[in-house]
Amino acid sequence: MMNDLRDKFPIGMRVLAVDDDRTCLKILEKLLLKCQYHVTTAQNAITALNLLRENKNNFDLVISNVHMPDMDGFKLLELVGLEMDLPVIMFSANDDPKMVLKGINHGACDYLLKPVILKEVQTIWQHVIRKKKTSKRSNHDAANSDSGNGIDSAVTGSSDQNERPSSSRKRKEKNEDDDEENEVDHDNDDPTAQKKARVVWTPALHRKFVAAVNQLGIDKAVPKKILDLMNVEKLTRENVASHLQKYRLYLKRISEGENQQANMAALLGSSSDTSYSGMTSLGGSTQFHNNHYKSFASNGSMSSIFNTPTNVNMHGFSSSGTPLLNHTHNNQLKFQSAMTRDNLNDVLKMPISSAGLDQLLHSKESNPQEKQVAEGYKNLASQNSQYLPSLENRRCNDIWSNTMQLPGTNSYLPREGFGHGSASHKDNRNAAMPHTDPHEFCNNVPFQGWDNNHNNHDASYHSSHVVGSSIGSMIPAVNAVEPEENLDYNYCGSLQMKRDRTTELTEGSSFNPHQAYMMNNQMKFQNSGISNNPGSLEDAVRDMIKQKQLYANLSGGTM
DNA sequence: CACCTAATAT
DNA sequence: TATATTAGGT
Repeated sequence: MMNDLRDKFPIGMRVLAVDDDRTCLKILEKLLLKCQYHVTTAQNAITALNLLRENKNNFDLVISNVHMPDMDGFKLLELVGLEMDLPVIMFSANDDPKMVLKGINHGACDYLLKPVILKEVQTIWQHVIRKKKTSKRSNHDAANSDSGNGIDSAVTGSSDQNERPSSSRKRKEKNEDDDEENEVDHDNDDPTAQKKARVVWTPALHRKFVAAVNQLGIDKAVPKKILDLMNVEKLTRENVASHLQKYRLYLKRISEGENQQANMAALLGSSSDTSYSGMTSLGGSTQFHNNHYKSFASNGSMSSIFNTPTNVNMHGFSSSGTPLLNHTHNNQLKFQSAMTRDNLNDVLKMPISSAGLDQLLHSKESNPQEKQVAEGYKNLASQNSQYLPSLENRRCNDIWSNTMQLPGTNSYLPREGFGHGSASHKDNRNAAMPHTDPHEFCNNVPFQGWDNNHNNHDASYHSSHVVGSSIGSMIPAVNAVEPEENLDYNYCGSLQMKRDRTTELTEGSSFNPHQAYMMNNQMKFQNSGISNNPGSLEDAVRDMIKQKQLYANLSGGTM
């Protein structure tokens, strides 16, 4: 049967249409059916995601509306891009070029405006072919095998950056024509004048980067290794170094200064923020008391304390036992040459990093209070697992991937195991830790987040960054990319791919860079203000989450 | 060398 | 602005 379908290709192409608007969905479905595609519809993104996750090979193409109550179409797009390598077409009445661009930057292969007409859907199958072509180079081993091409390269460049896969796929190679020749500039022009394309760190690329960093462990993440893990063609060590530099800066920023109160303040919105300006970077001072928590909790705004998992993985590692992770992918880089520009701005909102309390818990003896708080978060997290990234799943894949990866094993990784990465900081073994298992939260942090100066007043941001207190830094933060702030995260959590582990691979490293970073670097917070009692926080957060959930259900379900 | 950080250039 | 490049140090 598969063959039959294949033969008549466009016919029978399995399309998943997602739109919360029944009418639109109906119309779209009709058109799709007219084209003889095999259509499946979903009225909300979550349902769609679940359908997709159930069997990654059940669909050939996804058409998703952009604005949906439960999850933004871009988010869905992003998730789909990471978890399965399916072409996604955005579908919206909004013809704002920015939106279109955003779609493209998030990986959409097309953007259809409503109302759609038959002619448009008649040719969408081309995207399936195209995707296959780029992301696949031969091989088609049944199941997955998605090459996770989260990163489509798009070399937007003057004279096309080439893109011929011919010969080696070395990554660097650019330039080098120089022969010797005298020096002295004259650099310019030589026939093959290709300006050195600049790498555009798209969200997808950044994700990859972060995944690599996570796998290595922040302390072992050096340009060269990262580069190897990423395995993106044409990316150079320098590119990575530069990006890493920036990334570290970002981590530092959030882990040290700013975090704490700043975050709190942000979360609190108006309330007292004054306090935070004074905090000193390191532990010492910071104080933040429970009431803070309470207060902001009450206002319900901290949706993202636990960030969202979103990203997660890209393709499998050792597919065939090779130790090295990825290979595959068609990663090509996207270079900037002209048009791209502001898009990044909004797209790259966040660093995808993961944060785990585990580290804290496991690592040396951090001060008890911190642990307590951390635990509180953990508990909270587990209690509300539906909204949070499921801890178990995302556990350290990296670890497994590197070492051996046995699926089922997670139960407890040897603490040492952790060490694998960052946690190398000795210790752990003292067991001081409550041995909760090493779950962790994975979150995304704004990529572009790195700049955000604390001033994002922007609603969607607030929550980003870490949540307060010295340990705050360990709490993942998230934030949305979209302006309208949806509750995506929560969803992400719920959707979480549980079923197949392939999905979780990468990203979920067990330790998040942040902490690791800070731990390594300096911090050891001795801080104290935290008076324990994470409980209150917990409650507050729980409430908040409930609210969100409620809202989500309402809007999602009813509509 | 590979790396880091900071400064500076594009 | 984001990324690249360079400088100077480990």
